[in-house]
Parts: sequence; C-alpha cells; structure tokens
Amino acid sequence: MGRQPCCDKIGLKKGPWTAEEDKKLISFLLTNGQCCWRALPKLAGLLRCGKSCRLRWTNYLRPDLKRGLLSEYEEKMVIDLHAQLGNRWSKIASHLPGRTDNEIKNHWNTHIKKKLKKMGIDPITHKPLFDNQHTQIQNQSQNQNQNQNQPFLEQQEQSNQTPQNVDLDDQNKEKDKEKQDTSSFDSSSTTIAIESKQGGEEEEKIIIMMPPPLIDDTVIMDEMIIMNDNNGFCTDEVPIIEPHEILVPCSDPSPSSISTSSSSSSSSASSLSSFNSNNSFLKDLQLPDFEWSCNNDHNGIIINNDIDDDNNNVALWNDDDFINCLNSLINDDDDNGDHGESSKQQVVFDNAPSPLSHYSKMVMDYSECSWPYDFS
DNA sequence: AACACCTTCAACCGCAACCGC
DNA sequence: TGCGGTTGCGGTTGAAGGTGT
Repeated sequence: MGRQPCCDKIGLKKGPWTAEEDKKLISFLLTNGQCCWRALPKLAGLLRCGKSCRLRWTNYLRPDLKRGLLSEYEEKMVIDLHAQLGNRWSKIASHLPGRTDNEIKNHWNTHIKKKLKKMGIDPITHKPLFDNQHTQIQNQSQNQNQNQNQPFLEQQEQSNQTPQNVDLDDQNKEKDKEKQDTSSFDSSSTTIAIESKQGGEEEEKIIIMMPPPLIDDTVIMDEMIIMNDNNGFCTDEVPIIEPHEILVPCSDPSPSSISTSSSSSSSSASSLSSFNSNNSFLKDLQLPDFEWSCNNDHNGIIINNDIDDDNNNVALWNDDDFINCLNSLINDDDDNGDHGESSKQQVVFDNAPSPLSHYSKMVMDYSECSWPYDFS
C-alpha cells in the first residue's frame, strides 16, 4: 500500500493562493498563532491542506521575510555556505535572516549556478572548471586545500581540534577571541583567485576567501571577503545588522511551543511557535555578522524598539504600528487604499495575547516590503 | 502581431526526521 | 521499542511573464 496522503485531498484547492485565502491565513495565524497545521485549514476556513498553508506562510506571508532579489552580499554568502553545506537550503537560509530555503534554492538554480559557470566554477564542487590558462588557484596552505577536499563532517572535526586564527583588525580581534572557543573563521583557509583575461573579454578577478569548516550546524562567519576587480566591497560600505535588530521573540506565551535548538536554526522553522524567549533563538541561530549594502534604492525600515541613530534611512516602528498595518491589511475590503477607517470590521489582536507580540523586533526592507500587500 | 522558446519562482510532492504515546 | 501522526526538507513542476524571431 502506498503512503497515506498528508491530508484528504478531495475538494481541496491547489495552485496559486488568492488574496482572500492569504488574508484568511494571516488573520488566523495572527489571532491564534500556529497550532497544528493539519487542523489549521478547517479552523481558518480554507480549502487547502495544512502543508500548503504552512508553505504559504513560511515562504511568502511571514512578516519577517525580506522580499526581492538577494543582495550581492547575500549571494556571496549563499555561494560560500553552499560550498560548505551543499544543497542544505534550510541550513543556508538560517544564515540569511528573512530569506527562505525555497527562495535561496530558486535563486541558486536560476542565478547563481549560471554565474558560477560563467566564472568557470563548478557550482557543485565549487572548484574551477577551466585549466590553468584561465584559472589560477592559490591555496595558501596545503592543509587548507586538503580540508576543502575532505567531507564536511571531517572538516568539522579537524576544525575543532585545530582552530586557526587570521589577521583581523583590532576591533574584530577581541570578538574573534570570544568566538574562538566555539567557532573560528579562517578567512585564509582557502583562496580561489580567478583571473579571466582573454582577447577583449571583460577582466574578472575574483578572490574567494573560503570560510572555515563548520563546527556546528551553524557557524559564525567573521569574515568573508570577495573582491571583484572594479566592484570590490568591504565592510565599510554596508551597515551592520546587529542580532538585536533581527526578528526576535520577546515572549512566548506557550512554552510548549518552544522548539529545540537543533531545529530552530532553520529559517522555515523560524515561525511563530519556534521562537524562544530571552534571545535564546539568536543564540541558537548564531547569526553571522551581517552586513548589507546600503544604497539609495533600499531605505531600510527597522521595526525595532531600539534606536539606530546612525542610519538616516532607518525608520522605527513599534508593535502597535505593525499591528495597525496588519489590521489594515486584513480588513482591507476595498482597493482604494483607505485602510484607516475605524468603522471597519476589525480583527482584534488587543485582548488576546497576540502571536504578533512574539515579534518585538524585525527588519523590513522598505522598498521590498515583506508583505505581499501594500498597506501603506 | 503572433508564435516559440526561455526564465523565474510559487507551489507541489514524496521522503525523512521528529515527537508523543 | 515500535508505531502512527506531524512537520521539515529538498527536488521538481508548471503557470506566468519575458524575450527573441
């Protein structure tokens, strides 16, 4: 006998979600929180299977999602992490706040794969495809080269035994010292330098400093330097998202919903019920020192109770603002953008402990608003 | 304008892992 | 320990939009 389907598919809707369905799902999850996905469609009045609801929420509707193309830095991160983790998209996604495994997987298959091939790098092995005429590989030490050829888990073990340090600037040295016990990033561990210069072709010079072997499923990445000939970037160019600026639960009214650290690192798992209090989620996550490109096209909104007074592009939201927006979204029954009318039927988050209160802080990209609806 | 081909990405499917009993 | 239910993950699909002819 075949496996039982995840749900009774008779009469269940498939295919693209409608705005109405989205609203139902959002409304239900914000008022009730995440319960059993299997039971959710019935409770929410949706003709979908629970799996479909979960996917829709985690990949598209979650308020902490960033939308839009991956930034250059994110892309490099993905490449780098893929070199270590392979197709473990959820693990990769866990290092990129606001990105889902599905999104990264799609981006990898549609964009990055091609780019790497164009650059002469095998997207599977992350090693050069071309011979020496086109490619130079500079390995700074034989051991490092060996490390790269070893299975990932073996690298982990070695890394545990022989943590290596690198030249870091003074500011980072202390930080690095702290992290050394648990994780060490040796930015010199593997360097791939590719110089492509042939008859009128655009010159490319890419140096990829490979990150260290991972010690745990997650790793703190202190350094990742990828230099492009005319488009090199350094840490000075991008603002840093501190861990406290990233979506963090401030409280969890349902202790039973706290997930274990082993699963909470997944972006897909970073759902309402997965958050833990007291920032333990972040501890589990071990986010990298994130740096984002700061340009005029991306005015960041940080929904945050803390103030980032250095960044003029940052606007501050609090929970109430956000809930108001969600109310507007959910109760939007016309298209004239008139979201503020108090006479509208309102989904009430006020009295019941709102699951949204889990999101004390979150980062949204203003121009690529996380929510698929305009509720401005 | 019409058609074919290509690209993108949301959604689906099936398997594996996890969890509670 | 085994079993059944639930959730998470990664591969794949297919509709929609874009591009070329």
